[in-house]
Amino acid sequence: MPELPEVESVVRALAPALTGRSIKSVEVRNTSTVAGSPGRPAALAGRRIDSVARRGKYIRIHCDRNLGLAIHLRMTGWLGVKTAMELAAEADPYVRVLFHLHPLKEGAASQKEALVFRDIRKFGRVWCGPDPALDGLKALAKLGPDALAIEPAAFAERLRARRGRLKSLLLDQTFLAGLGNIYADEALHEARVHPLQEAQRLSNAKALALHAAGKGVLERACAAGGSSIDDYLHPDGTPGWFQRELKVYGREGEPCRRCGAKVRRVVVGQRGTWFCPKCQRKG
DNA sequence: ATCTATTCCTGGCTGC
DNA sequence: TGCAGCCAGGAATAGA
Repeated sequence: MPELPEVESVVRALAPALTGRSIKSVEVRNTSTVAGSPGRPAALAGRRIDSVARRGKYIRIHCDRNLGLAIHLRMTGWLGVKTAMELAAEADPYVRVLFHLHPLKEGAASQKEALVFRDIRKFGRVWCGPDPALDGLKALAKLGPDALAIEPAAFAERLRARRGRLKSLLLDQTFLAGLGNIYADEALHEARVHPLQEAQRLSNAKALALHAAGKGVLERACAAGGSSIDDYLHPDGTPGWFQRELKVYGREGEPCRRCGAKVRRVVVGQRGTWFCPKCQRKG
């Protein structure tokens, strides 16, 4: 599942491949993947890609004339660039949207012909339109501070202002943008905080520890190219390797890598939640 | 404000 | 082997 580190990996790989390229046409193979009015994608034809960036788990592509894209990979979304030969050789039923690109040089076979949005479960979304409209999308406009950018004191202050269980709060993108199920569990484990801990009753020291743990986990995961657990792969098809570093996520019944106690799985807010009952206590 | 249930969707798993 | 039934899960949405 793409969370902040996975999306960051996608952006780092795509930025150099796409910047400066112009969109020739947009081929929508699954209409429900593209949000908003059906004519929107066509407006991107002829536009030059100026930058590729990340906001929380969203990918923002900016073009000239203040047009652009917002993309969310959700569960199984994948983005990559392919050559004309690669596209012709495979009949991939899961390709949902193709952004065909103008060639940089005529006749170069190695040149990427299209930006491909592939998505098995069709949960992913692509928005096209003017930048102000994209940034004004309810989900984007309400996004909380980025999990990698927020300062420790600001994080602790935000926590104090909220009620509810920490696990649910960490998954709330309006509270903090970028964390998902994997890294929320890993951050809580590293900070030795129980996922059901009431946010308001967390000590300032623990709040700062949670901030440091979250930032540390995210930075290490970014350096590892993210976690390839179910479907996630880099734009070039290679996997990330942070899944090998996971301490609790998906490890029900296995020994905690810190204390040896059996990792437990509970459901919090309809989300599978893994934690070590010995290391992580409510306080 | 916070919580829960529901919807979206499909591959992969379980159990018969 | 085949097949029905269930599950995961980010986020939007509705309702409590």
